[in-house]
Amino acid sequence: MPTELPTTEAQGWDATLRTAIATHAKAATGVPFGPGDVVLSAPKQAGHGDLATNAAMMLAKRAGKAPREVAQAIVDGITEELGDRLSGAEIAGPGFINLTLSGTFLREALGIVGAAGRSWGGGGARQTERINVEFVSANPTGPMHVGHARNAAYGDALSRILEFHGHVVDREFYVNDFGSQVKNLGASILARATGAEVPEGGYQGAYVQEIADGIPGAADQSVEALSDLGVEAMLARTQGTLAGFGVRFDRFFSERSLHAGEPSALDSALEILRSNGELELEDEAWWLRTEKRGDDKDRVVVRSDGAPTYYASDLAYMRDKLDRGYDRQMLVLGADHHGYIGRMRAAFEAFGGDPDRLELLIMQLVKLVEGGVEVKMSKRSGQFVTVEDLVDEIGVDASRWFLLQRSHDTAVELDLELARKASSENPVYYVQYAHARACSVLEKVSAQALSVATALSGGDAGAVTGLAVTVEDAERALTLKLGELPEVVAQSAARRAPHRIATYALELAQVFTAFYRDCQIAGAEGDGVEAWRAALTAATRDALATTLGLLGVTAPERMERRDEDGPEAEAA
RNA sequence: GCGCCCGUAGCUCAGUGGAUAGAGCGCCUGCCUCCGGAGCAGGAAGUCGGAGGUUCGAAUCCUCCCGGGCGCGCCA
Repeated sequence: MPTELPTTEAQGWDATLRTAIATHAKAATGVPFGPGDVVLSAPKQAGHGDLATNAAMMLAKRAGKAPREVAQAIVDGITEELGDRLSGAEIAGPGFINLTLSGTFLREALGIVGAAGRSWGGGGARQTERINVEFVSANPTGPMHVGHARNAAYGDALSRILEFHGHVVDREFYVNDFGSQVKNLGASILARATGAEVPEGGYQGAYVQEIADGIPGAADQSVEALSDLGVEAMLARTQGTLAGFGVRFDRFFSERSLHAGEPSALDSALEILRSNGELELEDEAWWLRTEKRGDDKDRVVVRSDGAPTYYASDLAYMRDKLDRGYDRQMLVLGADHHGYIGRMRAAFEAFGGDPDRLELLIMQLVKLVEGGVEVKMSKRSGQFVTVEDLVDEIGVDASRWFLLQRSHDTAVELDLELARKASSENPVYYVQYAHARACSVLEKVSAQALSVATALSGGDAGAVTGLAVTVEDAERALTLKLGELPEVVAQSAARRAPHRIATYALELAQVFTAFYRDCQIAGAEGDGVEAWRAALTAATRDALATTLGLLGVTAPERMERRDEDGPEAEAA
């Protein structure tokens, strides 16, 4: 069961504001309202202040009062309470309250943000859960293609985000090393080794020949032996590909292992269902009655010839994870697996699990385009774009960014030609460049300013709150953007949406670049100004590194200086 | 036929109840004696697929329709 986390105050850069709003909103309306219920958002329009809240509109109806009247009461209350931390509070439109924060407030905010260093934005989970994330699980009968790359990038980033948010995650890869497809691989290898025709339903790809060539005396071996060796070779290649893609797994779980032993794990799982009265014999086959639990139809688990189905393996694997005591199971599946949701949820319930603790996350397709023409993928013909191909074309960082920047439930189009040609102008380079620039600037600031920035990153919030500096507009915007990170991480984790991190990283890089343009950092004049800006730069550097890290994209301290002989010139 | 996902700017896509709907790319106009110009500022460009409904307020929630993608085996 989930365990309570100690409550931390570190995340609350806006806690005083939330508390004040909640207190006075409750006083004005009598409706129960806490700091966590306050919605603070960044107004889209300039002139609407730093933050806006719709608290008055949310509560007015329930209190039977006019929204603007409630808003006025809140404004009066917080203006009094917050004093010089607030430099403006105005009521607008139907009852919005637009707030402008003072320099004092912003310096305190940066103190809280910056002192957290690389942990800023993390640890916000209310309860820690032990989560098993199963992803990729590509069949060991062929190379990983672009769809697997999206699955890998997503599952890995999701795992990182959940961990950063405060959960404990096990990453798992289910190896389908059992059944007819494995025999087909063996038969295909034998055919290639002997120069015979690849059998019906076999694998045609050039990689089969490569495997055959890598097995001494392959032509004289049995299909069974070649199946084992083929799976071994493909799994090794897949693991190498994943490592190269920056994806780590805690466990590769063998389907075959579920069939080993007496009784096997599969036997045991089916026995549990049988004794629970969940299995029924009909037409000499054993059925799991999933339809009564919302599935389209009932499912066969043991065929009339006595052989278990693939679904039976899934059940045994699910049972194994249940026995390992996870609070939650997540499965990242391809678009063609959405039909599994019903049967998997039904099975989870049949085992006595709470269906809310099983999540099937369906990845939509990656449509590969080359110069405006779709690149077809087909395992049968053996023509597909592998993960290795993709990485060769645009690199790991750009691959991961492109695959992660969109929601997992929307089909994305990836134009190889465009990605290749635009590689020097990708958003990912823009974000990485901002990080490198922050690092570079910090090498140029005075020793005194650097010591303030370093003290802040090291946890000393007071290093910056005491600086008597005026906060410029660009500094204000950057501080507020940094303040958003915990909420972004929380939303990204809650919605299983890594792309929100990518969107935020790009925004943060843009706001930082604007700050860099408007505010001279190194050698800035004025008492404490250089130190203040160095501290802001260091906090931004940390936040950029954090967000890139969550996506599995590197955050280089310096990048190749682009010049006339750069990638663009070469590509031409 | 049934089920799941999607439909937002020229293109690729953010935005799941708030104010005048955004970003990247592409296009147009400016800006390099300056901490890294892989940049910056400004501009053109949208009936948020359509029609109803709920709401003080809808791209967002509900219903129906249209269009696209993917599934629907005692295969794996």
